[in-house]
Amino acid sequence: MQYKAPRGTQDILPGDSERWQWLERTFREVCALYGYQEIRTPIFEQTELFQRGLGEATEVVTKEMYTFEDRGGRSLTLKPEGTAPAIRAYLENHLGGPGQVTRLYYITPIFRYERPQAGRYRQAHQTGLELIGSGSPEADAEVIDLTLRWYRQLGIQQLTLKVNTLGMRDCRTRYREALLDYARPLLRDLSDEERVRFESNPLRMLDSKDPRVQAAMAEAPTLEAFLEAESQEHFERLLEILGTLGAEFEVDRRLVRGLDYYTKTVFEVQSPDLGAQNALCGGGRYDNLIQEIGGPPTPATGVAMGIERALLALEAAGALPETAAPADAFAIVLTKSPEAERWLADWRSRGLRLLTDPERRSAKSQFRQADKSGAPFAVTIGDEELERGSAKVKQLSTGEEREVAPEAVVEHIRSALEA
RNA sequence: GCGGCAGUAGCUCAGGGGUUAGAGCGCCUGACUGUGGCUCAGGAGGCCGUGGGUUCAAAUCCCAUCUGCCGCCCCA
Repeated sequence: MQYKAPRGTQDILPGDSERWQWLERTFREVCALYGYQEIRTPIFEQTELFQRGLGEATEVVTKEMYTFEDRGGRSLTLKPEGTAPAIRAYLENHLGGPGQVTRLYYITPIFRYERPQAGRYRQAHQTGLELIGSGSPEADAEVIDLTLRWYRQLGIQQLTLKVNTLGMRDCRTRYREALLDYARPLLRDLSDEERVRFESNPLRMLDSKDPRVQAAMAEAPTLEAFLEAESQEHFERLLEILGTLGAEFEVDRRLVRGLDYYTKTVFEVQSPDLGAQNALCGGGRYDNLIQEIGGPPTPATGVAMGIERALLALEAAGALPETAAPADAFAIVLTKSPEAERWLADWRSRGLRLLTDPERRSAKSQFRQADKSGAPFAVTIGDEELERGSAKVKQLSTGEEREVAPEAVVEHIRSALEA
């Protein structure tokens, strides 16, 4: 085997691709229930959009982007997430304005240069939502509600919704400093790598898996003490609505997201079936992002959901749907007569999904193929049938076979399928 | 980016220095002249991930590399 798919990428093969279609179709249907409309943005953007949008110091920007220069000397980046491009398109095309609420959804590949693992790829796929123009907790709740509805619709039972608030920019800045002050003695004992990581984003120390850090952070100041009244009220109201919706959730004070643009609400849905990469989706409010990338101050909230992870969770739970047969019938063609081809064409015109053996092998072989294909019916056309002016329609599950006039074949199969 | 485990037929895997590398499943053909599933018989299919080294001899031992997986980091 000479060529392989690049590291961290994968082919989505027949059988699997139907599951992807089902999952995407379900997502579109759920989005429609809330009036979200699809947006499709380019696969790459100006590098600066992500640097400004996600934050210069974030992991994604510093070490995970696929950045390249095109022949015109422009720096471009394969999109590592969907929000910044969606917002860029929203601004560029004037999809909303002051006082207007805009609802967008997307389904897109994303690219991150990471070490691959189950549930983590260099090309991954996300579905996502952006609710732009509302700063209310009701908006956050709508996004969470839609997300959970999708998972429920897919049949993912085991999941945990975690929510937290990060407050607004000012309180976060003050809290960061307080955390750093508190942790300074601890930082001296850590490796260079950890120190750099924590200094650039002290909130990470809160959910670190390093036991030394965990122990040291037990007595750390909490964000709650710094939270401004507005953020506090926003969060309380959100929790109240989530309760009303009947959503089960946990407040996780250590939930920190990796992108700088989040303000106030952050949330994550986790699956116990996914191992280390257990986040099914992540989202939250980003009231500063739009201004950050050159738009007017506009509040917004959204979520990004991993398609591969949803499929992995379904697979682990044994809840993946069976893939359907690719055809309604398999035509057993035992003649060279052009009349047979006309029959096939006519049946397809009437909407019959019909498979054939282009090699026109023996009857036995064609029947074997028919069986293997999963098509419920085999329709035989040979010289005998052409002479009599009828086809033999066989139901493969029962073995029952009857002669049917060619113009009645499709109706015959259709009514048998519905029965 | 760090630590660990693993790559042999389409798939799951055995073989762990000594002739032409195996099994099960799958695939193709036949027994059955035009009827699938079951059975039986036959067949196709392998640079043993790749490159280098040790050795009289390497799928097997060593090194490097690539890819996957587990954990960390991070996140979808």
